[in-house]
Amino acid sequence: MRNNLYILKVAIPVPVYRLFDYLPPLDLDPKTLKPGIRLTVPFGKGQKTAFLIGIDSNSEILSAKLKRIEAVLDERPLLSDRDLSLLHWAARYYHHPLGEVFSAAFPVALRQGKPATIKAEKFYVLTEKGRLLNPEQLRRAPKQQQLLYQLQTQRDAVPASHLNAIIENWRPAAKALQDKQLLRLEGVAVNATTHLILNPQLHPNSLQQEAIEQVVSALSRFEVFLLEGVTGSGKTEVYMQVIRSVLERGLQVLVLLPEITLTPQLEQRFRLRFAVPITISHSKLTDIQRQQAWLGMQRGDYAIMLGTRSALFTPLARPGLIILDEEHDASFKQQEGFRFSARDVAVVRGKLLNVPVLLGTATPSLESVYNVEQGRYRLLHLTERAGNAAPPKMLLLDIRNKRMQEGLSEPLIAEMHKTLAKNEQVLLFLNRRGFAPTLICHGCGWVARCRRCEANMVVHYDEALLRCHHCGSEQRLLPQCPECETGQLTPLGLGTERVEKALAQLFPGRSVIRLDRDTTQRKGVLEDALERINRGDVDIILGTQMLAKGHHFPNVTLVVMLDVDSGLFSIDFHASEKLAQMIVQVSGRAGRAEKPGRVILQTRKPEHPLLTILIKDGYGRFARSALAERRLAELPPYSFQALLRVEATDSAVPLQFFEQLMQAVEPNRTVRMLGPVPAPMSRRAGRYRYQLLLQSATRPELHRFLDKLMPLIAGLKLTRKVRWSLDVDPVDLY
DNA sequence: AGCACGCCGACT
DNA sequence: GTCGGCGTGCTC
Repeated sequence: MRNNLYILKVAIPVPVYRLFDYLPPLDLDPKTLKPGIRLTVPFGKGQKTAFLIGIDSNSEILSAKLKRIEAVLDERPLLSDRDLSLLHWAARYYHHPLGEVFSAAFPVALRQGKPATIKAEKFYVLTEKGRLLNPEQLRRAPKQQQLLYQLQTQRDAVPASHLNAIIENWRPAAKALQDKQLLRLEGVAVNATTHLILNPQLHPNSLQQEAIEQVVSALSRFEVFLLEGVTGSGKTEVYMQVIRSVLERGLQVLVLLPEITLTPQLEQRFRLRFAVPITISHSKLTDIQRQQAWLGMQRGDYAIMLGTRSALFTPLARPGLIILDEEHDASFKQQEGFRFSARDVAVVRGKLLNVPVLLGTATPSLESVYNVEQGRYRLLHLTERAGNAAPPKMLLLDIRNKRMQEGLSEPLIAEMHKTLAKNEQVLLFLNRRGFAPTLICHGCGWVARCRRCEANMVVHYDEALLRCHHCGSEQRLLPQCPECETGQLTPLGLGTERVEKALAQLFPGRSVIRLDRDTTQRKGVLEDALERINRGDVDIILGTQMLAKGHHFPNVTLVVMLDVDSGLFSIDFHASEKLAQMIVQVSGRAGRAEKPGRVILQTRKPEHPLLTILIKDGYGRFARSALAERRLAELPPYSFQALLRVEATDSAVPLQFFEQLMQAVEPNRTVRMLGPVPAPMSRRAGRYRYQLLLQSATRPELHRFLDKLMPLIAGLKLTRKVRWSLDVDPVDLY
């Protein structure tokens, strides 16, 4: 130990809960090194990209062991002090190593130590000649005509990324226009503030107006708004008009969406509305594209970013607003590694940045409803559907003792015929892909099981194989039973593939399209399908939960949920909330136009309170009654949970691990320990899984307990032999 | 997480 | 006699 030294405290992306000490580089004044900058450090055998956390005058480490920083990668930190404290908070809250939390905040390219430089984007601008040319004169070159027309609507130079988003394969046309001296390249960014609005805003109804005004009046401070509005109530228009006010103040907007498939639609709408630089960030982009988007926001080149969960930490040069759309969606919770909730972290980030956070959804999470009740969030309720569209009518169809054909009851089939006869579309929802979830031998009762999981193999007839939906392992579909070798193998239960085949029989001459993970694997398939549906080339749409998100089907007037019951009896207390959200979200796909929509739910439990409350009184009442149940059962949000998951290939090891841990743990009256118990799926991909649920009446008590628990876990020998994870505020208890 | 060190079994 | 199995410990 020595004093009067500069010791750099550094976070490294390794699963270790402490910082590492290094000596500063010789050629730089250590005082100029600011927390948050990236460094290259020697670590073990190799080197790693690390993050400077602070500078201290002493070290616990013997000075002989201290190594020197290899390189300083950033002159100044890429994250603001507030964002740095957000990362510190998140590491503490989720009990995750700081280096890995930092790593998650940066795009891959910067994590790898690439320089934080921006490629100048190419901008296109019309020449004098180009601006004056009548697009009609290019009638024989439609692409060029379209490009010219688009550029004429813009007053400034337009970046290539904008053209990428609005015109397919525009580059040859741009080349042609350049050759004709109608267009030239420019290296300068547009001036984002000269004009903002390209296309006129819609006229908001009074509720939208009220919502817009409330958020706009809070634009210079932190407040959380829950914008609750059914499909078609015009949430997006509220977003856009609020965004306009943010842009007018010269500030930036971060918009988070649950899924990649939803970004192109919204991006299009934003680009048609706003004449400002917009960028996107999601996992389908290349590392370089994401780095450019991230740095572009950091420098303030872009005014709006649309992105998925991982975009949450994108630095903002001029933070103005955070929007999180479909806030109830479970994909905002990261399910591995650093298991953060983008919704909850967004709220904390808004608080630190002193900007409002706007959460939008038709089906608020119970946590958000609770936060409204507690006065923490302000509710903005859009109850009217814009354009006077009638809300869909929901109907429970009791299928007990009804004749069924492959999951379709006779009354349902009759309703479908009626709808189709009117030249309207039917949407069938079944959240199970494959042909059948079980294959059983009619002779001896043998069932096809996964060798590596505690689960049955799912029959996929199209590909003639059995597949495990939990680990992905596959087997050829056998002609006869491997056990008795005589029995006939019978598929049991219902999947989308089976229903698709039944529909072909029941509705000959009608075109059926199936949309699930199996049919939409290839790129562009989903987009093509959606286009065919909206053109009216499809009569019956059948699919899994990918149908529940975002897409509008204006000509669908009948929505059917084939099997509602499988969601009614789950051991996970979140299941009823998720089912209710699913029902409402799927219902929202119908009746968008003037034609009223209907929703039929097939059930054998028509008296189940979840269904009756939801259908009779709507989602709001359901949410309140579900919250009342949570309160009685002392479940979140009335208590606080963390889930410790442990898995190992050796079946005895997880329990031994827990045994040792429980011996080391000091008993604590304020934190209940439920378990350890086998996980609901007790074996997965060859690993035996156990879990311990921790629950407390207050968050500080839970966190104090976890603070003590983590070093105990790190200290156990058996920790090396297991895979373990801690999930704070788990949403999926599997 | 990687990676090296180290102490016991089946091979040229 | 060695190659390599993975149990254990460390990384500043």
